[in-house]
Amino acid sequence: MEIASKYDPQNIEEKWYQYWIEKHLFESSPNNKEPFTIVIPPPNVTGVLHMGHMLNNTIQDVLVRRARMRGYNAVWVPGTDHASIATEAKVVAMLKEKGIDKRSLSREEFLKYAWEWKEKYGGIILKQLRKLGASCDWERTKFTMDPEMSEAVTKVFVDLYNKGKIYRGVRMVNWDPKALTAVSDEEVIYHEVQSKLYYVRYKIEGTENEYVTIATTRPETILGDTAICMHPDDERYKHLRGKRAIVPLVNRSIPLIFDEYVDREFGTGALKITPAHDINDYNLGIKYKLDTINIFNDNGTLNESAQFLVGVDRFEARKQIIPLLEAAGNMVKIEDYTNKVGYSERTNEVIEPKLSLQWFCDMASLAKPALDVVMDDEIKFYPEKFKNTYAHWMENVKDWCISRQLWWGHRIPAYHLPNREFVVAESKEAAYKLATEKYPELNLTMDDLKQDEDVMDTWFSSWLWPISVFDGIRNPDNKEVNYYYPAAVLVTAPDIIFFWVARMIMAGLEWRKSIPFRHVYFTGTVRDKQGRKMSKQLGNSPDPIMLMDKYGADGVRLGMLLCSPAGNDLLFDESLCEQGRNFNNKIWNAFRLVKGWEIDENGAQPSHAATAVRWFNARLNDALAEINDHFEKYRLSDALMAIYKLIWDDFCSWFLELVKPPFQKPIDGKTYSEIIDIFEKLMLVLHPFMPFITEELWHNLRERGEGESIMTATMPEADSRRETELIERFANTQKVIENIRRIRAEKNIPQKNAISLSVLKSSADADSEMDAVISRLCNVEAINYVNEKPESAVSFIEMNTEYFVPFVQSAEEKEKELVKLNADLAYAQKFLESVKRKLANEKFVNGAPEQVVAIERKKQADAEEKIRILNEQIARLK
RNA sequence: GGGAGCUUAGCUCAGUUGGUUUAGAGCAUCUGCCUUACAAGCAGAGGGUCAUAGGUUCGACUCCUAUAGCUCCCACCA
Repeated sequence: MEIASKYDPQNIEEKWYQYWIEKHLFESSPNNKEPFTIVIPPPNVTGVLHMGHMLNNTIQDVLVRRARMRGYNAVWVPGTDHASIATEAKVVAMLKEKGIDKRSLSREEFLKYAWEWKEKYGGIILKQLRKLGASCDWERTKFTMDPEMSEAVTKVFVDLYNKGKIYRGVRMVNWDPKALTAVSDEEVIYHEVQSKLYYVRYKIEGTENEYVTIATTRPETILGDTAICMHPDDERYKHLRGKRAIVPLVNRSIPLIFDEYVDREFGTGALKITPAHDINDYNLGIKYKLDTINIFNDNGTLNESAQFLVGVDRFEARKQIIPLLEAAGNMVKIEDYTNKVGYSERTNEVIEPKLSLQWFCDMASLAKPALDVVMDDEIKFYPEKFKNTYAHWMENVKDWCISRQLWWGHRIPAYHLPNREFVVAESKEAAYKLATEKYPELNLTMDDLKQDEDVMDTWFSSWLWPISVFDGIRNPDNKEVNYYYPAAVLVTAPDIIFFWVARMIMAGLEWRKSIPFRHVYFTGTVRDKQGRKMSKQLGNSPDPIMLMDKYGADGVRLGMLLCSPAGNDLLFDESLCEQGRNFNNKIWNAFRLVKGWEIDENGAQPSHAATAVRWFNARLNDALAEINDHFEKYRLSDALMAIYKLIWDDFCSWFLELVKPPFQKPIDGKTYSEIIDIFEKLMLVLHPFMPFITEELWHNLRERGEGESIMTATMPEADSRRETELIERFANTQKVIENIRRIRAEKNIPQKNAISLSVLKSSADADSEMDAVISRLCNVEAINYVNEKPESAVSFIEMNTEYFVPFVQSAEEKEKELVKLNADLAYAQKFLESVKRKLANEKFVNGAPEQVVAIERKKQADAEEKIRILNEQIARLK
């Protein structure tokens, strides 16, 4: 059989994914096994796969595949999120390109376009996940705006409203003038920006030439000023009490007020108050019953109330008002200034504080139990440090603005009545019933009920995800939700800990009276090599699909996981995928080697091969325990590295080299079948990380039945019995072999030239088992146990035993060797001194545990022995 | 302004309750090899005053304090 020397992932990966789908291997339904549930953090329905998804979903796939192989009934529920703002923005942009203005459309018309768009582009990301190898149960794919999912959202809204936890009111909210909607506090991102601080003077009413000067970063809002505020104890302004000032340009008379809120140190100590456009000013406005003048339109342009610059955008107005103020003699000076400005997470537009009528969800009562379950470790966070972040937010949680002035999303189930009242119900019919009962005097018809125009924040559906994907809101006692809920683990990014994680916990406790998942694994942020976040603007994000085409999905998965310690950011570099691809190739070639052998069923097993098998199985057992430990702590990259080294070093470099039959000779049947067993186990252990190549080789190692898959094979588990002694003996042998190889390299003794090895040691202490290993790997024809040091030989020390390789050294070589030996001697002596010092210290000998002292004494004896041998070696060379 | 975390080899990171650690791994680097599984490879080698300064201790990469630098989160100083 001719097998290519380079592994080609393309066809193999496609073939097996197809196979898994056809054989329904990803699918799960409740049975008597223990469930292991993961629900995907639903990506935006119109999104495309980026590196963050790659990391996140690779991790989920590793966890779910491993659980499946360990006998759990594992399910990974996929789906997408309707992503209200983002999707609506995309649809608006798409319409604009077609020359259609959203405002010219009715709600129904717009939604028709939006759904068309969703059908066309939605779910691309789910297809991309298949390329990655994601073992999602696609039959369960959910979308947050599926009819059943939407019903659940409505139900929950009504429930909360009836419990008094949802209310409607006029509040200062974060307004996105681009998306034309309110957004929640969590959706505002603050950036530091270079701006200006403008000092503007306002004339004191009734004086000729008396002014008060304020400092502001937003001079355009002067047009909406309704007061000026100073600190009550500020000596500079005491004389102004009870007076009024004139707003520049608009010549409005406004009161001077005094409040401790003002920082006397900042600017001039006088603050202009614009209650309609600043949250602090708004609060002062309430306190002092000030007028509120809204000077902005919803899109951020100035309106009639501003009187000046009407129709001009707020930033343009900021520029244009300067000459006006200068001309009026009110501009005092302009300074450079750095301040923080809030931007909308979705549109990157500067947020405008705006007073508006919105729906809010009262969070305090939901937060308390959700805080407790995390603090008590009923839900465990990995890494744990996020508990702090979580606690801080939960303890200071504010009410959640849940209404959005958008069309794409779940419409608020409130129905307004002609009498300006409203009712909240799950359907228009139910609302009608409720309304007629409540207001029989109105003689309502269905047409009198007008549903609220707003939709809900996207997260108001996402927070139900772990429940609603199993229909647990509408049918709280159904078989599925009872079986799969709660999820075993949630894998997500820390930046949505408040948006999503916290709220899912609240929702789980509120509607199912239990936690939604037991563990939360927070991944890091994927950054580029310079540590910058990957972003479209920077263009530093590689396209995952191209990476997978180039290196194979297995290769990219490995590349991602090699650099992803839990919770730490990972600096991604394409070379890591190369490492992954190389690993594929290494495994592939190991397989080629094994498959290339001729088998002699009756051949006797050589002793070195028997040793190799015994040793490798012991090593594998150790590794399994280590891997298990890493998994329990969610240290996936450590687990992967353990497997990587097990395969590359222990299996390929040591084991296979040792069992390899002589050139063109057959291998004995016993060893061969043991090798296949081991190879198979390695594929099983690696499978969660590299699903494709492991499936391919698993099928090639043995005949498999129809429909069989490594996916459903049983993961090898560690045996509690450890063969420490064998592993140690082998490790010492490895060191001896490395020494011989070093000497061969240094002295240019080719591998094909057989050598003999002398050991200064009684033959009674010989380890013939390991001697066979040395002979095999180093081409040693004879190992002699001697009492006398041989002449003309190069020596080395291992475990305080001296070994000799016959070799006539030149004077120059001897000189070099001497230098090295002297360096070793100096090191050993220094080491001995430090150990002796320690042992001479009475406090140490008395204070330290007996065991520790014993170790030190052993160190001393070993060091002394080593020095003795080194001295002998040096004497001999001289 | 408040809080959390980080700082160990050129890079990315391990280092579990202080004591088999004058510190490990992977990658990268250097040297020698196209040795018929693999040059996407093999064999070998070099490389670190564990951020800095103190302290606790018989003993500190590990505990404490301060300092510096970095990262993240939170917060209404115009």
